Amino acid sequence: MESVSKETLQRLPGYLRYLKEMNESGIKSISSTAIADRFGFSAVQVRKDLASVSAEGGKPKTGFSIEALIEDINEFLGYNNVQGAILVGVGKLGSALLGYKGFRNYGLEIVASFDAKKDINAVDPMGRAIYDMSKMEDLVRRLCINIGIITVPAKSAQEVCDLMIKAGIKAIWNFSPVNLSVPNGIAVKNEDMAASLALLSQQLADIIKGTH
Amino acid sequence: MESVSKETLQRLPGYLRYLKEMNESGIKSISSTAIADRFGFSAVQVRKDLASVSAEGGKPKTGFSIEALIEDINEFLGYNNVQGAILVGVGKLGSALLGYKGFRNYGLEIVASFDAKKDINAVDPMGRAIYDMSKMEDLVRRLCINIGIITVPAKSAQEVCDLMIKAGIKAIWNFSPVNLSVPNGIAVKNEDMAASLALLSQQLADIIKGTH
DNA sequence: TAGATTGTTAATCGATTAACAATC
DNA sequence: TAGATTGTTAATCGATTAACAATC
Repeated sequence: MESVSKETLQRLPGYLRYLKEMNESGIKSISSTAIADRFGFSAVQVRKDLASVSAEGGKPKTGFSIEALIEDINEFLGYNNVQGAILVGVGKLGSALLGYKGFRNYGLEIVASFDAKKDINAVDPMGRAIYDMSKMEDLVRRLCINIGIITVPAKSAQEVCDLMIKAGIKAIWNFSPVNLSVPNGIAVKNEDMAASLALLSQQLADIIKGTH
Repeated sequence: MESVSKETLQRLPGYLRYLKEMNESGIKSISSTAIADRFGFSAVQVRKDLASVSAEGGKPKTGFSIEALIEDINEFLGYNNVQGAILVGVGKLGSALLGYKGFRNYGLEIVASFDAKKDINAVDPMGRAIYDMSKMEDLVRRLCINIGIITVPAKSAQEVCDLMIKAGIKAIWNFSPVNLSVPNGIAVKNEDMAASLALLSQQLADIIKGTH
């Protein structure tokens, strides 16, 4: 139950989704082999991943209890205690994120959104007010928000990032196509579409090459 | 100039953005150390990454020609030949992607979009028609499209995925929170928000722990 | 019991980093 | 020349996989 590699950490949400599916279809237990087959991983890898989060472990011959695993992963990933976040930049992408109800299941709640456009009557997809940027610092401090989501155009992303850090934000989830500069002690996760696409394109090239 | 690790591949788009910035501010050359500092990487890593794409390499004392590197990375990542893609699911997220002009710079052009809602007059953010799903297979085959982008709700994602594969799509960029099942020979890149968030949350937890 | 499955230890693989000679 | 910087070889580090004893 100690620290876990980045790779393991990124595989856990996938397992969780799959286990929930299995749970809904009424199955009680599952083997590492079955999970591995579903994802194209090796069974040993799945066992190692699960070993780092599972309290009771698996049983020879039957495998892992699905319900127990779901609870263990939920707990490990912190999905049981919801964290507040703010979002800056209520364009199409920002609205899409604001309207996405699934974040609650991932332990995240976007509690307020901000935009530079000063439309006093603007509301987000949930019908809540969209605030002016000038209100951000105060709100972040009052509610002790740690997480900021950036969905502004590239040219204002660094500025928004700096404002967030000044307001006390400690973790930034950046959907803007820029490489943000941040001081030590601030976490950044760039949702880098270009990097994803590069990976996909290379896979595609390999596949096409293989068919000739 | 041969094959390159996944990690290197994902760092290249970041370098490219930074080099373009530097280029616009009129600088002619840059050292691996300067790039490394900007990203928090080691200089050796940057040199190794660049060695795998740079035709002329760097020069002792001066570093790398920014213009030459930009061209090399553009070429390596295939940004000079645009690939066509289709998108299925024109909700908020789909619209955001359709309206994003930056994909052209990444060698991607979304040539058509589809949606299950049969609004005959619907148009995408560029003013182009949104087609009914029934038109997808024919269009994909006629235009020899290899890349499909999925931005539908979770419950229809697998179905859309299957239709894409049936139509001849070879690479799927999935923004829906599901683990798609695909046969061998099909590339999938899941844009897994939950996995990203897990990484960010862990970084945040480390930071908060560190401050106590 | 026999067989499926787990968990762990050791081997392998791949990526990063350290060390350093070459060069402008 | 001296110093900054490159590119490469060897060492280190971390993650995956192979092998296998333990167990229900």
